[in-house]
Amino acid sequence: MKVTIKEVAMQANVSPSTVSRVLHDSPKISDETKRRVVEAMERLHYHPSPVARSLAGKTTKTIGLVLPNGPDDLFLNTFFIRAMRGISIYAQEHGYFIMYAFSQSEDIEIEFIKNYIDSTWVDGVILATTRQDDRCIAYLRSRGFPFVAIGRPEETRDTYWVDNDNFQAMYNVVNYLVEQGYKRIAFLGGPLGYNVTRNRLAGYRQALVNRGLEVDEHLIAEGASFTEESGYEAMMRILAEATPDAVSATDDLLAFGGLKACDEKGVEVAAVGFNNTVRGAYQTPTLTTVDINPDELGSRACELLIGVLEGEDLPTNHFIVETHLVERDSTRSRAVAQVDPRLT
Amino acid sequence: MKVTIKEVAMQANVSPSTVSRVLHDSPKISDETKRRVVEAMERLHYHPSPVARSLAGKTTKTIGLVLPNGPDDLFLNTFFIRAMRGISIYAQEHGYFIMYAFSQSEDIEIEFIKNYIDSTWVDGVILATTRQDDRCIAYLRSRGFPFVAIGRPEETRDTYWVDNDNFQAMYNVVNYLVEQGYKRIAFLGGPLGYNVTRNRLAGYRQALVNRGLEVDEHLIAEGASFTEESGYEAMMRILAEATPDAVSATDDLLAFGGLKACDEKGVEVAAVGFNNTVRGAYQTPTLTTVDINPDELGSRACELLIGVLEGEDLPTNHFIVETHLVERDSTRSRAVAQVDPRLT
DNA sequence: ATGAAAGCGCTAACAG
DNA sequence: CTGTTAGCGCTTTCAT
Repeated sequence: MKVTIKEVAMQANVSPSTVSRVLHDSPKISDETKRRVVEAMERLHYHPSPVARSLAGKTTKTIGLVLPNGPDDLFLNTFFIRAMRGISIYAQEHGYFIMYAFSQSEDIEIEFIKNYIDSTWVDGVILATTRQDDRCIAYLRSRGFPFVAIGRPEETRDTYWVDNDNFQAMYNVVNYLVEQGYKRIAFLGGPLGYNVTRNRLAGYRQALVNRGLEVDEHLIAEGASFTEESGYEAMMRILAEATPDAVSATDDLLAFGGLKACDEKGVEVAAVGFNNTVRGAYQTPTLTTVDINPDELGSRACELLIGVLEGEDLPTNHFIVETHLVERDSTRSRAVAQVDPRLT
Repeated sequence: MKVTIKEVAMQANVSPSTVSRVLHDSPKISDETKRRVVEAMERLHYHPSPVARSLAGKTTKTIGLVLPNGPDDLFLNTFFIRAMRGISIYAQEHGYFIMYAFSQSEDIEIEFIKNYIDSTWVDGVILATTRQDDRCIAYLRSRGFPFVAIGRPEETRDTYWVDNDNFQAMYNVVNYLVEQGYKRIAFLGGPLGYNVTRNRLAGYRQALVNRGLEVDEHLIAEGASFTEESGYEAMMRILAEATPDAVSATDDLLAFGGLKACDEKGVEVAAVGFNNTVRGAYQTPTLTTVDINPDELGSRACELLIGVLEGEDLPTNHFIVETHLVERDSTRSRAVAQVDPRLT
């Protein structure tokens, strides 16, 4: 049924190893022979078996993708599917296959990884997210297995990762707001325990300073988590002491909560979020947001991993992916911040 | 490095074939021997190599998932990621791996499938969507390769597939609307060329009849595609001849367009869509919709395929997955159908 | 109930 | 430049 390397060899009147050499276009093969072999391969519709190749060659050319499995709202944003697409496209172009697995918990994730590694199915692993104190990363490190993380790990030494430049992204947001004429810009962050929050806060401060604006600590608040409720609470704390005319939030959800708080207090503010959630596009007003470019985060992660696997001399252990601002109504013409009544 | 079947065999003082038998727990193995072998496997942390097993055994225990790659709005709804999760979970539980690939066009999809098959990487394929006149299906059929389609294929003979009961889903929608007190219910469908549209229309008619309501053909319109614009146009045609008090659309997008048309004409209507898009949850008013249960569609597809691969005697060549109605404001208290100004 | 041996399809020294 | 020879780790007759 399946046509093998042997048959090609016979047809071309050479040995299997010669065919193998043609397959990898080894330099030392006469053009004439190569021609004959290629022709035979085509005539027979020959396709090398990756399975056999893997067994003999010690490398499977496939990558394992580990996905978290949170509550459904994890899927409200299109981050994962876009990242998966980015990974897939890059992998295809470079002859790699992708296996994926959703997990239920961090423990199970580690099981998958163990399984991936022990079964020798995959050459390397991509982690779709990075947690605080990430045990998957710790495990992969301990096994010395090639991997790359989407998101900046706490310890970046000897680790490959991709992420956005969070400092710069927030810097740009604040800059943009200042240009729109806003002067009292609040910062609504997630927990400061996260690098991402701290980096964005730093970007916020720097932008104000560079613009010659004062940094008012009363305009800065930390949310307990990346939720709408946290955004609401944090904004309420700000409003108790100050009156912003704009708010830069580190997540769309925080922005929604913040807008709600402002609405209740009758304070008009412009708002910018992060992550380009679908909801932000249909909320009233539509929310200006920072798109973190998940496709490229995915393809870069893949690029890095494949580079490692192919033993290339990588100039870097990480990639910084550009973000871009999606301008919408929440920062235009100082629209009144109306929130959906449903949320009240 | 990697511990193989041989070492286990030595440790247990048996031959490799015996170890292999224990692995598949063959009946004719003495308990004593089995015990020794299992013990040795554990002591050595033995993990069989799926690659070697595949080469020897002719089966890879992996499934190829083919995903379309439309414009970004394809990802507005969470259908694919949810289906992928369903597939992944089921596959894991049954010892299968999943490979996936996004394609750019139908041509390329076929290339992937060819690649999957010829390379003998996968035992079977799942198609994440079904098109009219689907060439992937035609190709897979022609090759006689095991596959299952998510969505009902035009020709169901000798084909495995999973889908919702579209007749029943729409039947239930209309029933629900009647119970809410609506009497002049419009049907806003996608192209009638699709089975899904025809089936839903049939469910619509039947429900009206069973409720003793008249079917007014003026209340039925076919959209040119599954877009907001089509919904708008189709609704305008209806409004030219009739005045509905509710609209049942075969997709959230059609519903959005229909609501916009009604709004312009000053006609108040209740509305129900399909597919539970994220946008529907935040639109004003929030949209009642039918959730088609993508997770189960995925896991059932996987179940069917694995059944086929394992040579089970399947009682059926398809599964019908239940839908459920997500009640929201658009069908409550006859709320005024306000559309986002952004859409005008 | 268990072992020996052949082979799955390909790669990789090692010869020439 | 090209052929020969061993495997890679496992399954699977065929014996015993």
